[in-house]
Amino acid sequence: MKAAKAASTAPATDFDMVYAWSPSPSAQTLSLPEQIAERIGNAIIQGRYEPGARIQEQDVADQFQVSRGPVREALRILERDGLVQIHARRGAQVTQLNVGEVNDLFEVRISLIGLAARLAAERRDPEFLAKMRAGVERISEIAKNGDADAYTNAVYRQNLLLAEGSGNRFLRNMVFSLAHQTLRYSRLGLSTPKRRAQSMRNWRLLLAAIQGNAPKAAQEAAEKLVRDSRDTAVKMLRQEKVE
Amino acid sequence: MKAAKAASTAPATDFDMVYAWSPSPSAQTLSLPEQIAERIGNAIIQGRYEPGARIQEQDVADQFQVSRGPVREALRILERDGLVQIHARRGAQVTQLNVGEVNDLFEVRISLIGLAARLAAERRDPEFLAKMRAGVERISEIAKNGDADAYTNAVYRQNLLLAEGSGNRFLRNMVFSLAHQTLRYSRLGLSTPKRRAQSMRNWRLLLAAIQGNAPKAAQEAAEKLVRDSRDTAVKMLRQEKVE
DNA sequence: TTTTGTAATATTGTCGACAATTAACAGGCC
DNA sequence: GGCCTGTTAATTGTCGACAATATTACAAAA
Repeated sequence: MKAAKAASTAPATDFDMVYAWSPSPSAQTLSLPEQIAERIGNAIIQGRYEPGARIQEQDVADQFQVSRGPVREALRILERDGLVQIHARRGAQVTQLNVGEVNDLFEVRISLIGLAARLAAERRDPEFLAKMRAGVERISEIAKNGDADAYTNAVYRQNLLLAEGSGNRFLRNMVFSLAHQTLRYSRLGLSTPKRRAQSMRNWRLLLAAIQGNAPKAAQEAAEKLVRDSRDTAVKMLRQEKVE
Repeated sequence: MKAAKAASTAPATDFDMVYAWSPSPSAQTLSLPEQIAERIGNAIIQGRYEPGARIQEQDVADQFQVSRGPVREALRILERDGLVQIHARRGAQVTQLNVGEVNDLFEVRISLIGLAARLAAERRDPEFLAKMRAGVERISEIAKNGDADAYTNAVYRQNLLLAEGSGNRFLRNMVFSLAHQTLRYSRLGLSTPKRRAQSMRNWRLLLAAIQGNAPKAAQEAAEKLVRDSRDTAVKMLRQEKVE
């Protein structure tokens, strides 16, 4: 990535970095493979790559004007985050999940977001509480006026915030990874205003539980939140026969 | 890994592969980087590498008689599993955790093993039930006659079995990864016969819950199992001032 | 003795080339 | 016509060399 311009094959719009990312401690200088992984990863979770699409090393290398070495490592990083699958001697492709797998992914996410909520409710870090309140405000606002994309985005970020608030680095990384992998499908589950209103109420409940110093209630609220999301997403996938 | 001999720097004993491994579906042909990662990973979780020890690419390359390319990828794989940490331009080192991080790791493990137990209890796959019974038998036997190492090993494998029994691929991989990362410390928590007896009783309880078709009870039993393990391990670490 | 600056060394990062493997395709055979 | 098989093209896998960077050793000064 010698020149910051790059972007030739990928869609022209360079609105990368919309999404937070990776186990990166914060804003430190990322290595070349990490930068590449970040760009491609963002493209994937934003849906600019189709599920199942092959990613060829040389293509990416040309695109970023580097050799295949760093690209190879970038693909390994993306594999770690579940965004691509690498088959030996067959290259990498954007992860493609069937309904059952999406369900499984959400199942784990439900459990871990519950844990994160409980831990966050136990810690009650002032800074976190403030961000949480602001986030729920934003979510409510968008639920009334915004569109599905904006809402999904806001909820996504609130999930990351909650994971941060747990104060558990490992949990944080796992929730981040799961959020990335399921973003595509969460979006599907928030496409109707009705669902967004329901989701918004859940977030308010969760916030109340955290503020009310009720870790157990917070856990349950967070679990319900994701469970509702899953139920809708899976139902829609089944109807669409996206098996 | 042209020659199966290798092993020069690493301790002579080549009792690798004692531990199950990786998201590998089963016994399929592993790629070269995967093979290397597996060998080094086994060495790490068996404690043949000290925490914090640096792993130099050229050393490993010489050891396996390959170039640094595959080694680099192997290290990325190990990073994914949390066994090594890679710092840009500073190379890889065996992950070293302080007490707080060990606690955090177990916290997540408690939650996920609980989920695995619940799912396994809901599925009740006949083959899984049989293996589970056999495993608990084995554990009981070793609790009476065996030593700490044998017991730790048996319990470790039972954890993997439980993860498999959940039928959830993503959960399985996460539990595997967590089991690898915490094996070192679990061993610490099972060093007294008293603790092993307690652990054994927990496993019996879990088995009973699964057989008794009580998912909720299974979840709680599994959580208690790992929680007890964590409590002892963390307590011992604190005493040792391994901060 | 401790600290600090500089040089030497060791190690990681990246590259381009070649080897090995897989996938695509054309031609022959049943 | 469909299926097998050998050839060709495309793609991944591995390697050794060089560049960039970090670590260490050492010496000089405080």
